[in-house]
Amino acid sequence: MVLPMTHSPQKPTASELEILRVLWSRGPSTVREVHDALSEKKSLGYTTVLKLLQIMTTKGTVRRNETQRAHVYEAGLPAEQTKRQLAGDMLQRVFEGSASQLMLHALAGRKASREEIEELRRLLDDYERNRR
Amino acid sequence: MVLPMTHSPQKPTASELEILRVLWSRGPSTVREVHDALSEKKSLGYTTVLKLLQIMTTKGTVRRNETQRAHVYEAGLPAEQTKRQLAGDMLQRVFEGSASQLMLHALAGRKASREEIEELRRLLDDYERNRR
DNA sequence: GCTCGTCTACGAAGATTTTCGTTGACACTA
DNA sequence: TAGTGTCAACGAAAATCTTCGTAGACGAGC
Repeated sequence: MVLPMTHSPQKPTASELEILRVLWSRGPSTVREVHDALSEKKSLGYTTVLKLLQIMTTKGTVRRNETQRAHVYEAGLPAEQTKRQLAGDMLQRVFEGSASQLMLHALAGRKASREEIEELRRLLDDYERNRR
Repeated sequence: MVLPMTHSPQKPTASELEILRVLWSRGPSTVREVHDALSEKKSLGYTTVLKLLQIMTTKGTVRRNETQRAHVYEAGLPAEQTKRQLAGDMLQRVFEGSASQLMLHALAGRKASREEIEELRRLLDDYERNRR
């Protein structure tokens, strides 16, 4: 049996991630909409965003709907999956798989609120409950 | 090339990180030693490692001691600091500063041992104790 | 002194990323 | 229908990253 050549989900670059974040929060969007959203934070040419989205389309990072004159783009993978991949990648590459090391450094030099600590505890409880 | 005015710690690239990890674990090392260590995992030319270390020297990522014929390199910043920077960067760029989101995704699709969960709990306790 | 192995320096090729200008298609409207 | 503004496609420049070949310096041993 020949398995389909799975496009192992490729890690988005820094710019691609910024675009993905817009698509994740806005949902399917035109170049214009993505560009306007990004422009609130930084100056960036319209065609730059267009080109990025075209490249991401060839990579399969985003999908394009061409039925309208202004093409509509959406993320190719659910946000959860890409985020998991990014976090897992760093976990391995920087922290040799140690989640506690990752967390230790993520929290260092930063004040997390009591609420956030509680949230983390709750997360651990859930995780442990579903683990077996 | 335009040098940044501030000496803000620059994020190491993927290859640079691999080298840093060797230097962190071995301590100050020659090109030969770094190359040998990396060769256990992947094939990589000697001069490639040399070049990387030279570039990292100009960036200030590593320091070089030239008193011996075989120069000795060491990481410019303590491992803790660079790791914190990397984790903090991802925390912001991907998870909008939410540590629980980061942890959720880091743990997803991966089995953490009971010991690791305990370690994480201990970490939270410590963090909270020192917080106020 | 000459040769051999190891080392650094230099440069450069190729890949990838980031950025935009230009061009021609398209559609709305005066 | 001519003018105006928006859009995708294309190409390309600049920056950065990754990789390595070649040349020359250096020191140990013959």
